[in-house]
This record gives sequence, C-alpha cells and structure tokens, in this order.
Amino acid sequence: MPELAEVEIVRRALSDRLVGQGNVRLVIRDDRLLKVGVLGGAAPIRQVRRRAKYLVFEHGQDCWVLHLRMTGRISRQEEPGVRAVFTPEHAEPVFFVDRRCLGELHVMPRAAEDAWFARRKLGEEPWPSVRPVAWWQARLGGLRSPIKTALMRQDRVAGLGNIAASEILWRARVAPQRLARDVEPTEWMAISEATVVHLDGLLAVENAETAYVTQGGENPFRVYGRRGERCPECGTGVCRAVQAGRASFWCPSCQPR
DNA sequence: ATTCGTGTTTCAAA
DNA sequence: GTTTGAAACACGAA
Repeated sequence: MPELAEVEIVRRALSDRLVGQGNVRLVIRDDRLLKVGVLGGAAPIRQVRRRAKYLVFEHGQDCWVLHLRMTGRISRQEEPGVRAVFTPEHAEPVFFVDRRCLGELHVMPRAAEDAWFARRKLGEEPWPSVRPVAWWQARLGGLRSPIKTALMRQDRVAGLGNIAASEILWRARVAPQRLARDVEPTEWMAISEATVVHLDGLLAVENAETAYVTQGGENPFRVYGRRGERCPECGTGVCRAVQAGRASFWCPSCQPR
C-alpha cells in the first residue's frame, strides 16, 4: 500500500542500501516496468530523492524515476513478482516486487528531470511541515468538488492518495462529502494538522524494516477498510461510499455533514 | 465459473 | 471546472 509515508520509508531504505555502495546496476526482469528510456550500465547512485510518490535516483549521468503504483514494494529476498533487482557492488541486492505490474520506471538524462516533472504538473507537498490555512485555501479552497476528492488532486496538493484522504478527514472531523469551497478555516487547520499526524504516525510505526514486508499485517488505519466496524473515537459504525470512483470511509457521528 | 474489487495516476469524454 | 469511466495488470474473494 504505497502511501506517501511508505514511499518515504522505501526511499530511506534504498538510500541506505544503494548510496555509497559502489557501482550499482539495475537488472530488469520484466520489460513492462521500463516505460521510457534506456537503462545504462553500472554507476554509483549519488542520492535517492522523493517527489510526491515518485522516487528519483541519480545514477551516473542518468536519472531513474520509479513509481510504485499500487503494489510496488521492495524486498531483501527473492520471491514471486520480482520485476527488477538493484545490485550494488558492495551490498546485498534489493528486489523490486510488483505483483500487479503497474509500477513504472522512466530513465532520462539528469538534465531532463525538471522538464519531466513539469509535465506532471505536481502541486506542492503538504508534508512534513504543517501548512498554514491560507496555503490550503489557495490550492483547494475554490474547488466545487467534495473535499475528499479535492485532497487527491495531485496538481494542487501532491502525494495524498485514497487512503490518506479518508484518514485525514476522519482525524480532522470533516465529512468527505463536504464541498471544498465550504470548508471553514478552522477545518482547514484541522486538515493540515491531521495530514502531518497521519503521515508521521505511519512513518513511526512502519520503520524501514517493515517496509520490506508490507503485506500480511493488520490494517493500520483508523477508518479505511473498516466499513461497519466501530469508530475508534466514538464507537459509531464506520460508513463507506464511493466518490469519484474511489471508496471513502468515514464516521457519520464524528464527521457530520 | 465468472464477476468484482483493489492501495496508483493519467487520459478522454460527458 | 467537475465527474465519470477506462486503462495499465494480476489475483484473491464473492
């Protein structure tokens, strides 16, 4: 479940295992992973950065942009679904696992990175620092769409996905159906703080170790995926509805419309 | 045995 | 501007 926090966890893990470990080669096993560009040979990886949910590797003169999409993750072990393998000269290999094969790798000269991201039109990041109310109002305040849908607008605020949207609104006590333009300043503040609390919490719990084993654990979320279960705050049954084609979860008592 | 739903983002089309 | 559906893909659950 590549939430923003998990992408950051993966970034840290890959940075630890690939930077300063001599020449690194990326061996692609499934050609569908490489969408654009030609993969170079062995070269050092200078750094691993994150932009929204994209990972950016500086590899020699090239730049690798990797997106985990829905099921991409890393592993230290050989296992079914391995699509590529990072092989550093002086460290153990790291396996990129992606059961659904929706992950994407784009290879380009480093000079082309800015233009590549400019085409994606990504908004600014709402994390790790708490953004002021005016920041949210300027980006989402005028939208006529529901706040839950607005939070996922990558061109306005980059990095919040379907899970995060439900979780943040639950913490902020704002109903997902409320229109973004109707959200009050105090509610924007709550959303802003909830964003940081939510992501910091995931980051603290899912340390670099668990990032290697994201499957099989218990649902770490408050309302996401918990239709019918009791709200951890008040005990009311959690509701589920589809908004813009995506499942939303909320507590009708804590988040009145 | 089919069909449905699934964390991502980007399109086209209504 | 907003919303919807589809697409990329594989697989477990209903």
